[in-house]
Amino acid sequence: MARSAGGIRDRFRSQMRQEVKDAALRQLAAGGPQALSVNAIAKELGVSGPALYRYFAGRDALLTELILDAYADLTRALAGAPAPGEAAPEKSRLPALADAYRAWAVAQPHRYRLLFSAPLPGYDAPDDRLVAAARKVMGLILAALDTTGRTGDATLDAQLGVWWPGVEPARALAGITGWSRLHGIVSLEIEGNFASMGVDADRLFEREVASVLSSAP
Amino acid sequence: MARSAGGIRDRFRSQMRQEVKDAALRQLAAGGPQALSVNAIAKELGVSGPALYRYFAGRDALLTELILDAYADLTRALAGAPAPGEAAPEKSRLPALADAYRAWAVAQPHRYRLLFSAPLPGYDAPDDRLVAAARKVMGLILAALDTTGRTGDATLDAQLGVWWPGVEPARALAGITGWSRLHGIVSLEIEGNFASMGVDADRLFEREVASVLSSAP
DNA sequence: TGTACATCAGTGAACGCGCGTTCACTGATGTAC
DNA sequence: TGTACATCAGTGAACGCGCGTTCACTGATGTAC
Repeated sequence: MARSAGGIRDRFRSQMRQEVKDAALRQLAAGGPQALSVNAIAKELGVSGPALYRYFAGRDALLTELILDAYADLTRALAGAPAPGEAAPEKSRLPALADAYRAWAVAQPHRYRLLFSAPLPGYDAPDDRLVAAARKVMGLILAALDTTGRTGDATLDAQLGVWWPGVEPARALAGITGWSRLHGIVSLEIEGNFASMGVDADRLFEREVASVLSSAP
Repeated sequence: MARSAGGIRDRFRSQMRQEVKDAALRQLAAGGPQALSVNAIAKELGVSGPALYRYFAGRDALLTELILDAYADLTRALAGAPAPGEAAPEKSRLPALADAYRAWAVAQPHRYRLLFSAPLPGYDAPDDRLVAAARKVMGLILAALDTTGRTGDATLDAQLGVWWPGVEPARALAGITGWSRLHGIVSLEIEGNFASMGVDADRLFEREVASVLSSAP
């Protein structure tokens, strides 16, 4: 009854939960997305398999938390992108954001895939929290744009308005388009497509970011 | 010794091989990429597991063939994109190609993922044939562009020249950029990102294709 | 046309492995009196 | 300060399942003489 959230046992619990997640991420990084195995994590932590059920309801619950953590981490990385405290001029915020986005993805491609690649078989994202987390990321992209007005397509305006009420439709569209281009080039990069063509991804990325800037009038 | 390639047994063999691949694709479509199981395919074909080893060296060999088939099929779809026999004006070839690319991906997302998403764990693409197949697809994109000249970046020009000797660097870059944007929007679409935002993917795609056209001077 | 033989598709058992999850249980440890 | 108790982390065995792959073997079938 007297469950103080900062009690010794609670402290231990949350530390152990974190260790489980760390081990899970290590395995994801090493072995691809279906390498996430409850038993393997337990073995890595020097503990029997069933022990993990003290901390997570099951494999899916663990996976969901990893995804939510990844969203939160990406959000943090993007939010900190324009040097904090420094009032950067509008036009320079997008490149910083794009660089942060790419850097995050390249540094930990397994987490990027967790967010934006096909969900694992047997795993049905059950959660509104995931949608909310994704919207948060999108919000940061929108905030870095200064496009205004309508898109010229009334139906599209309406659809965008439902999802982002209060945001000018042209800005929402620019956000989607910018995200799509970032995702295109970043996802090709992390799967090694540019490397196998012998082309420097830095150069391609820089140019594509410029295109996002210039195509948003 | 008298192995006529069109013998009865050979005919049977290649038909059976095709049935195995069809079943494999059906399972990929239904259950995600790691749902590809030798035993499950055999069961679907009403045959014992080891029987399939008559037709494929193992799981990896089957997977490699599926990927090569997918490349060939995509290549065919793209090559047939501008109404065949009809001499379309240059500027109209890219939209037709883009539509064909998207249509192929949307119709069979599991095959699209097979080509452009992370390789399955434990599967190391062992094959120059894959690289050659990818290059062929890229070649079709390049052929639909009319950009000429250099990129303004000598290093980049050199890198592009190694991979596509004889192709003007600016065209190669436009090809990569165009592919990247197509992939960005198509891959977000097939993972359901636009649907979950309540936005019509058709409209977004149309605008993005226009951007590819206009940003290639 | 008939017979002998080589080819080869397919079987069933087995190997060793890993998976997620449940269950009844032990033993340590924090907590309340 | 000391004792009794409730909490809870962790164990080990088990369940049922599926995986890719090997092996020795059967039986049908095409082929050569």
